Amino acid sequence: MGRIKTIDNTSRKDFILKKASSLFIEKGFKAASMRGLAEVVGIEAASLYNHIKNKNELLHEICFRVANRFHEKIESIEAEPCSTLEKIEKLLRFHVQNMVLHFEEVYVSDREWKYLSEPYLSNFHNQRKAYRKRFASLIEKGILDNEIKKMDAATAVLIMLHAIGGIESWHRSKQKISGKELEENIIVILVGGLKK
Amino acid sequence: MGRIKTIDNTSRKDFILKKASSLFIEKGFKAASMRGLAEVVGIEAASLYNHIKNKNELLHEICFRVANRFHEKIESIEAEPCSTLEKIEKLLRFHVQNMVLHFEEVYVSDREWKYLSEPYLSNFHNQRKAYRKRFASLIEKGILDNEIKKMDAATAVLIMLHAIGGIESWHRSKQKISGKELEENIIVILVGGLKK
DNA sequence: CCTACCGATCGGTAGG
DNA sequence: CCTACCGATCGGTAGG
Repeated sequence: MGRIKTIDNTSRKDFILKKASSLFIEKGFKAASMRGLAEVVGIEAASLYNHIKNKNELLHEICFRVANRFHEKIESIEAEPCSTLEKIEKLLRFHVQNMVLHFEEVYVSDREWKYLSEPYLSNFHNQRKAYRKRFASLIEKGILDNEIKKMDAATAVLIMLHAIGGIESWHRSKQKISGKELEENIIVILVGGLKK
Repeated sequence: MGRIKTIDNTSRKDFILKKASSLFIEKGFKAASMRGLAEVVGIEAASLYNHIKNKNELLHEICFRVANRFHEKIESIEAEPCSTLEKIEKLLRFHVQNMVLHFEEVYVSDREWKYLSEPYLSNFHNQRKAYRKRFASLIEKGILDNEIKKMDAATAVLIMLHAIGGIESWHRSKQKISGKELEENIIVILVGGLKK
């Protein structure tokens, strides 16, 4: 009693999740060990289990944090009073900023979600499919409104989302251009490619 | 002596490599086990080592097969007598076709190369960097020639290469559109995004 | 939060 | 190509 560190469990768990994200990027989920995580956290492996149930929980906490942000954003953008092309541009800008700001968890959720255990795996998969469908609907609407070239909407969504995933390499490199410049470049290429 | 299967070692090894690619996609390199590979190949785990030195060899054979194809292609395209934008379009079409035709090894080399062991890891990393630099030079030339909008060439390369990586999802899905249609859609969006 | 430990599984080898 | 086996490492638990 009367310990100096009155750090609440939430922040301790957040700290562990942050370290877990870095480790999962570096090694991959399967290759990352709980002993390795314990080491960077600064405790023994067994002690991790006072903060989390198991290794899988680390992954699904990371993945659903990201998935929920995506869901909320597309919901709010759909409701905005602007042209379809503008909505798509806003969504793309959100994706870029999200990648720049929350790089580690976004990257993990993108690359490692297949290691999610059930029922989280199915759940995540469904959320992902639903998100892409809503994104594709925006593009289809843009084509009907004559704002966007005729193209396969599903393919366009794949291209855009994966293109943004490429920011990973930018993030790793010496970062010659700023986040804002990066965003503008991506918008020029991707929105330029859509526009009629 | 006089055995029925006179199958040479090369084709046997190729068969193992093919099964390994599928397994690495499904489980990831680290999570895929040699026992699991042996099972799909139809032999005991220990017998695999008559065809390969170790698990790492499987990965670097896959990765360098892909890397070499890329290298040869960009070399031959650079020498062609056409406009820079046409060269880029040809390169993009090659990437799409490559992904459609050799999906499994391209996907593995894209996602799992970080598990390569030295000296293969450094070697692969260097080849990858060199390839992107040559691709970026094409884009820079296109900007100077006034065929391409002003943009950061390195960013454009990242976007394009990752966008094409998105074909993965197309490959997994029910493949509603054909490979050719896919190619045309990608060219419309990406080349459309570059063009001035 | 730690020490001590468990059963399972891994990549790989010996020897035939 | 197989049987038999090795040391190492894994995720996780008991008990304090």
